[in-house]
Amino acid sequence: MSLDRYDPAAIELKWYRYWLDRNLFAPAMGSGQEPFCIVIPPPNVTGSLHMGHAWDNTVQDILIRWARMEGKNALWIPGTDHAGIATQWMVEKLLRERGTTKEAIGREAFLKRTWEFKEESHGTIVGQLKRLGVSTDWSRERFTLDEGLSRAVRRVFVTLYRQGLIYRDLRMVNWSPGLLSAISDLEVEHRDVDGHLWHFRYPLADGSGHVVVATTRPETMLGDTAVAVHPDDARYRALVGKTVRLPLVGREIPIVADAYVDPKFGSGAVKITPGHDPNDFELGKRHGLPVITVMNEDASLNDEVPPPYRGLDRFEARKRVVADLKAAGLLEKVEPHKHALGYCQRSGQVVEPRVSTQWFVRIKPLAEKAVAAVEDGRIRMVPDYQKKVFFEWMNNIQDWCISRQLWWGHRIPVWYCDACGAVIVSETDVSACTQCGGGSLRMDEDVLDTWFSSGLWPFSTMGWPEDTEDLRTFYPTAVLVTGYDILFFWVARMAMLGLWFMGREPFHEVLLHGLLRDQYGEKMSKTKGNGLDPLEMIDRYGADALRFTLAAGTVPGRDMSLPEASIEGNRNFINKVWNATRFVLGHVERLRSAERPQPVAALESVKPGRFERWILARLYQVAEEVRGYLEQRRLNEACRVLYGFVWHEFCDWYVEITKPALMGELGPDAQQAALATLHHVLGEALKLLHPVMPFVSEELWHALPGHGGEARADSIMIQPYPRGEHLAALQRKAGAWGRELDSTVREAQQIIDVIQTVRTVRGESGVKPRQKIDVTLLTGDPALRRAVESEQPMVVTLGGIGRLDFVASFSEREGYGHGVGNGFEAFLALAGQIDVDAERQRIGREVEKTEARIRQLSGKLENPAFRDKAPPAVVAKSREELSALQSQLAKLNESLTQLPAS
RNA sequence: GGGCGGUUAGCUCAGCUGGCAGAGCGGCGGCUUUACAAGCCGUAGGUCGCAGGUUCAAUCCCUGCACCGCCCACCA
Repeated sequence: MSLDRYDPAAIELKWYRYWLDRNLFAPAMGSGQEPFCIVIPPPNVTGSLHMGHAWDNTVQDILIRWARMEGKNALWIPGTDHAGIATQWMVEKLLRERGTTKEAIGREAFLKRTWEFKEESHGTIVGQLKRLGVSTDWSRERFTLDEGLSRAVRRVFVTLYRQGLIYRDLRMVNWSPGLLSAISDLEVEHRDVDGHLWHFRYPLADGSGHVVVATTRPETMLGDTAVAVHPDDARYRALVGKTVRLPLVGREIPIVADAYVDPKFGSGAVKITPGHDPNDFELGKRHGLPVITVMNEDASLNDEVPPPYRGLDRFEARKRVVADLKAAGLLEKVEPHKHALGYCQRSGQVVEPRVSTQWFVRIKPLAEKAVAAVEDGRIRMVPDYQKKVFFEWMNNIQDWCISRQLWWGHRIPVWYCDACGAVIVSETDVSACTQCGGGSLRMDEDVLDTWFSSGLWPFSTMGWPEDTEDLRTFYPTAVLVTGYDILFFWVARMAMLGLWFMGREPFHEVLLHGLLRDQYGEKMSKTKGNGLDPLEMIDRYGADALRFTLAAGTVPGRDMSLPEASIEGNRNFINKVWNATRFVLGHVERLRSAERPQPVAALESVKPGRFERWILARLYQVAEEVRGYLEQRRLNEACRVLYGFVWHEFCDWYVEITKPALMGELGPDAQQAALATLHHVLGEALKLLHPVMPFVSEELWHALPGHGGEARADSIMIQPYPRGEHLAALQRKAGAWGRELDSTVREAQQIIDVIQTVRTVRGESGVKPRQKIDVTLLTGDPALRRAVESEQPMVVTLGGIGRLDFVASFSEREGYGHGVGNGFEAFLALAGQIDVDAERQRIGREVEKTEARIRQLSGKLENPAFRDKAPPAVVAKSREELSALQSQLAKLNESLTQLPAS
């Protein structure tokens, strides 16, 4: 099998089908393996996925694929969310574009249309997830409006109702005039706006003067039912108990005293509108004031106001009221005033506080359990500091308004009997009144907040309230991965409802990531139009490149900037891996088809050389590092380590080093060892990379034949993830060569240092790359000398060296380029080619650096406190480094003095 | 008004329990080296926001300040 140029589009679909055909995403039920389950944060069926979803799902897929390779019983449950408000909003918009409304077509037709919309979005979303490569078990896919999940919703509602934790009440709620529905506190966005503070005169009813009130909302004065002052406010004490004549309306309303009023703010007298302000509503209750609602549901003024204002929008009415009061000489002054205003998250309209009958969850008892679970570590938060944010909210939690005046969602399972007034709360549909037997029942028109059903997701998806094998096996789930922006909306609700109904936390860990930003650090959003489309990026660079980029930017809790150039760069990395495989494959094929065919030997049956042992040692060090980082969820570090190892150690060094051996220049043993090692390390690296880049790793895994030259039968998905102990096992099989791994690694790095030193001097001296140069290596370290000597062919090739000599002393330095490394000096025979000035400058820079470091170190070492108090190892290390630097400095200075005068 | 996070190379960002400041991109110089120009070799560039403190030692821990961002919040 040979490989063409890397073309992601040509391989990705193929392997996704392969995984599906072999049912590799399904868990191994009954296997007894440790369960590891993730439930997907169900995307809204409002269209298509954005890059944030790609990020979230990439992280989950990495964790699931890794767990699977670690031998766990891995299950990732996919699904989607009906997203009540968001979806209804989209469909209503579509209807408007076609010149109709939901009211015109009716509830039934509207729901039918919305289901169609849902199907379409769902198809798009599933297609996108598959392109991304997610290994979800599609046979377990769920939707929040499924029959099973709807049963779970009803069970929860009825249970909480019977426990006295759900109640219906007439209260002041956040009303969205855009949605014509109540919304929860969380769905209100507060924004600071530049408004005004209007001061109006309210004439006293007895004609003895007036009271000045200050307000930011003049239009609500039409619903005023009192004026309030602070009981201790001397300015107004005499007025308490009197009445004012409400301008424009004519109503006579009392002046009351209440400690709520801040005497220092505004005029110290407040107009009270119990129908349109939560504080006024509370104050009104204390003083038995009437509540007058002066607005319709769409925030236009209703018939409770004088005729001229009826039907006006609230902002129109505001202008009108101000103008009219001014005309009447009752406007005392207007001040600019900055204050926070609540906006409906979905419709963007300013939220109107409104008195209405709604359903609420008394959430505190549930919250206490969730707080306890996080406090005692049953739920771990990554990053840890998010706990503080969580507690802050949970400890100040308010009752949750769960009814929505929408059509798309779970209908509230409550029926009202017109005959006897009974309120029937039932899990199953009710056709006759349970009280009076009458048949004229009305089901509650409202639906539940969409988060009510998604709050059940970790167990409703597993079949609750049935007692299922999935629940027994996979609840609690291992980890929940999502953005910190829905910590309260969703994570907190799941924690509360899961603990309440299942008696156990829904997940052991919450892994929170941040928001996506563009190359300028700006938040990616549709409205800004600066978002990258995941599908477009996949088309352009491949899913693997996108996934690697997202993973490499994943620091728990942190936002990520995602410039397109970074995806391109990582595509290049994949291309590198691709070409490394091509290289190895080329030699495998060449040797197999040679006169005496040689398949790739098993690693334990070859005699690995120094660099074989070095790269193997590094491979397994890296494997351990990567596993450690994955455990800590530091995906960025895992990716960085893999990238550096594969590119800069394996490709840049090891592959180059093997070339003479592969060509047979070093004998058959070396050839076998090099090929076996390349084969092995590449295969293991592909496994390490697989969770991050599943498609290309699978492709290359299959391209790389087994030891007998046979094609790979099994998916890389189910190979064991490399571990350090695999090296130990290898060493046992191979005999003793593993014992000197540490010194081998050190020597290998020294040899690399020699080559780099030679290259640096060559480069700085302007020696042409093709020109061989004679090098004399001066070293007093016999081990180093032996190592370099035994690797001479490779050193000579990679250093572009003609003759390589070793000496213990070297005095005739004129005409040589000079480089210093740790434990050696290299002299390049550059006679006539040395740019003396450049050389002097280069060495001068080295001298300065070395001297600076020496000053730093010797300062430290001269300090008795350091010698006494620092750990001995640190002191010894400093000593060692200092003496190495001192001898290096001496060498540099010597070569400086020997440079000919320019 | 409360709370949380950030400030590190030209840009975007890493940097685990304190012990030599890193990557990618970009810059500069040089390469048609038989896996790869989506490449190779070399290289420049940083008082780690400011001021104190703890420590033998601070980018890292503590305090204060300055900006930037986010979350929560019923002062009209």
